[in-house]
Amino acid sequence: MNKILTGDWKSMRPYASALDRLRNAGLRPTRQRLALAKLLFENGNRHITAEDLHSEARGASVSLATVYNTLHQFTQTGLLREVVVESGRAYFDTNTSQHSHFFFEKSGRLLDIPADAIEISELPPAPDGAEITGIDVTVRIDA
Amino acid sequence: MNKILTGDWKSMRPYASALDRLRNAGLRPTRQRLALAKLLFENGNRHITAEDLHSEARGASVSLATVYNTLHQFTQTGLLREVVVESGRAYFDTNTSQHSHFFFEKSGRLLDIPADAIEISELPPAPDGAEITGIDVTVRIDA
DNA sequence: TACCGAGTTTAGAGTCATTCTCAACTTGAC
DNA sequence: GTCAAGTTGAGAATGACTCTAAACTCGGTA
Repeated sequence: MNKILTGDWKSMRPYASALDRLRNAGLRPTRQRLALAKLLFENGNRHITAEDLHSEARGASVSLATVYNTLHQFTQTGLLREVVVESGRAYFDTNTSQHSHFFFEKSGRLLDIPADAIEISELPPAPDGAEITGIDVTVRIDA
Repeated sequence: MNKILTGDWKSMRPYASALDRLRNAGLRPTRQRLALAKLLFENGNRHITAEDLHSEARGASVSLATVYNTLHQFTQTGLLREVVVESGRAYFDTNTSQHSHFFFEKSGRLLDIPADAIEISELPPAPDGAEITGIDVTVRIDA
């Protein structure tokens, strides 16, 4: 059985995968966006800051402004999720499904906690019928 | 029965209350720290930023640097709790007990959710036996 | 294949919250 | 009152973004 039928086709066309993500998000696949998408999505789930992504993208020479623009576009189109755990530094998570995080305060590292490992019950209703746009659970760790 | 026996003594001595908090925290009760403690603790539970506290303290002429120093000292000694909901802006909460927050994304306002209104079960153990220093639950609201 | 206009990128300046520096100023103890 | 240790604050510095506007792609069209 070939890789397409087994659903393993993504491993065959890493480039097309990034391309497809951009197309599906309605973003023009520029050299810079493709380079960043590959760094972000072809290395498993990642939690990364703009500065760190910028230095990983040195080889592709993408400006810091573009890294910021791109991270925000990816977030708006649902390709990424922004995680706020430290005032003064934004993390972007390639895992956009509902889940929580361990945050290692000393090293600044984030680790996913699968959604089914934490159970939240009895969420009170949002005030004034406003809409809940997200629930963030962060477990802070002294390490 | 007098106010001291009913536990209502705090309402009698608002100044001493701030003084006592500082003493218990091992902080020298300077004019600036007393002024800030009064603003923070004698108006019910508050969620406030450094800038906002600074402008409230105009009358007492406390420098912004001192506001920041004091907020951090109060946080370190357990008088305050820092709440991180927006990268680029830190909130300080006078309610240091375990509880969660609604965060109104448009107005930037925080609202307490009592601890017993959200139930978290099945918390996975911290990796490597590290210590959990806090669990933050933020419910984001589109308002 | 050349052209065009909308969408993108970028260097560098600007902003904003926060931290740093260090000299001057309290505070509490003796 | 004296003094050492702790505290304050003006202004400079920092770091993480955001803005600006000019140059550069991209994809569609002729």
